[in-house]
Amino acid sequence: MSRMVTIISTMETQVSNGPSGTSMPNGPVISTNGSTDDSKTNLIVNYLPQNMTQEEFKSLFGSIGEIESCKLVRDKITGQSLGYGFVNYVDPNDADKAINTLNGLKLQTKTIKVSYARPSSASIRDANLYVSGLPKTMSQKDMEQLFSQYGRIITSRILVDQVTAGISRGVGFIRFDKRNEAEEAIKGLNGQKPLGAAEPITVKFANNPSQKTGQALLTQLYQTAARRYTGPLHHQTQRFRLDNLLNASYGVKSSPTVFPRFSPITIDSMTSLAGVNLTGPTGAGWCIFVYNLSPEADESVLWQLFGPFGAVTNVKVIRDFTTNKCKGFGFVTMTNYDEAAMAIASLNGYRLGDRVLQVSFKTSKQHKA
DNA sequence: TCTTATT
Repeated sequence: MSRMVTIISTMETQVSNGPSGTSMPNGPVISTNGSTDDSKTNLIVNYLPQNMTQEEFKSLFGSIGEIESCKLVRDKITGQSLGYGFVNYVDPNDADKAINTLNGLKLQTKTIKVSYARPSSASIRDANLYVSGLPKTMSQKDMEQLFSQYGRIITSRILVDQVTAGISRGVGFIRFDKRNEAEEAIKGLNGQKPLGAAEPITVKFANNPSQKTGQALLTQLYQTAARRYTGPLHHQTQRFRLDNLLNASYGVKSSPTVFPRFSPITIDSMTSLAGVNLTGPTGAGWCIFVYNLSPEADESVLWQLFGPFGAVTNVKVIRDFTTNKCKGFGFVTMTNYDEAAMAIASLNGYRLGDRVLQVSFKTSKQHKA
């Protein structure tokens, strides 16, 4: 777990958004004005994959415990996911568990962030700043130090070059807890030279994604369509980098020598040659059979393994009714055939701890024709 | 010189 925390903290500031008091008991608390205190049950989830649906979102967080309500936030006009959502659990312990097990989970190209939601209020909106002209040598920590004098920083990020992976592009974002803090930071820092810098920086409010111009919306829709057309295999090189995608903190390690890779075509021909019927994309999607899980395996392991390959709608670990231990297998449902095939090709033969997984499409038990 | 943090 410590490894994961390290990875996240280098990427982005972790702030305690959560309940500040420690004296409050668990369970719903009704305040004097009659409203429910959900500070210990309500979570905000950031950096969700663009194509994740409400259903997948609910399925992922529902695997932790009973959900009171949840919502994937979408653009009012385009219906596009804004990449974040809220989950309100019934039990505060489940909210805590969700943070501990799902924060830092890698899904496709994203690393999701799970944290307590701050109480909703107008004062925390539009508090995101766009900063440019930063010295290339300035680190995220340096930037935070510069801005922290104006208020509580919720997130910060310096954009880096995609190719050289790590070189600062001299632009970044700072999100303050309160809009007035952001305003003060603009007044104090826009046009100023950071200590030792040659050029002044520009500090302004970031573009608000939900207030895009018509032109920007068209561009976005076009890009979305283009991505869809290119298909999910476009980034397969990246997707195959399992060592990067799978979080070491889960004890998931690949062993290159026992890592057979089949093409989706091979899977097709193997299954058809064997006269086996796939269960097919009926209703929910493509069901995948995962064999040789450890008795301790839980749903989060399956999300962790399959999430990077694409849209996962459901995972299930089959447990013994009396011991509640995993019986050694489970199922994963994926929406898209290509992504499911890629996951199978990559994960079949994958070494999870000291076990080698067997992964295939679930077959229906029928007599051969 | 713009990623997606307030329902």
